[in-house]
Amino acid sequence: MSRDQAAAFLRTLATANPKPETELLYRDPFSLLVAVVLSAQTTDAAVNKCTPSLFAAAPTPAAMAALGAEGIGPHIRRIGLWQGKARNVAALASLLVEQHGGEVPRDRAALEALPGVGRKTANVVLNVAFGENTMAVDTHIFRLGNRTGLAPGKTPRTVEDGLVKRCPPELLRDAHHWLILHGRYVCKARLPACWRCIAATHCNYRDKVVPPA
DNA sequence: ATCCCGAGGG
DNA sequence: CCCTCTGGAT
Repeated sequence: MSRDQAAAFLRTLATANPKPETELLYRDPFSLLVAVVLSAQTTDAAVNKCTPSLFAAAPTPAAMAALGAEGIGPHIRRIGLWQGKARNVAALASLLVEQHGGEVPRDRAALEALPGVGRKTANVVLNVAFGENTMAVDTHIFRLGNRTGLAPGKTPRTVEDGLVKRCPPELLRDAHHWLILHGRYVCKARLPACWRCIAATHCNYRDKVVPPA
């Protein structure tokens, strides 16, 4: 699709009214980072049940490091991969204390060097917590970018670059947030709900899907 | 049964 | 590129 179409697509999404989810629930960089690390292969609902007690016990990197994997584990037993995540969060908090003055670094390389943090997680933190021009490409956004024609690409990185390039800068934050919700609830993997998609008029995939009888 | 809002490792 | 780690939703 054309650059203008892409911008219209993203503008339509960004100006809609999203309900708050993980990325907007956690405002400070540290809790956001931890929440996103915990989110892999689980639902937001599950993560959001664990985090209140976890952050009450350890609000800062120093406290989290002191808590340790054994202390973190009991707080997050209900989410997938919790054992590995407990270790990662503990190690990550220690690294923040030892190498970054107890702060979350505003730097891609430093973020990706943390255990449990890959490019997607780093991009969420950079975009949401620090306002950087990045787009986090998870499986939803990857699918959406290709399916709709918004940002085609063979690899997540290609899709990411396409999105950043095509999205009007002032919309990057809202578009990023909305893309995640849109990919999850509307432009779904199995049954894309084009008939209730707010951006269908801008989408290549429109009408390729038959609504349920 | 099967699929996932990932990352790390072989 | 493939696999594994896990729990929850469908």
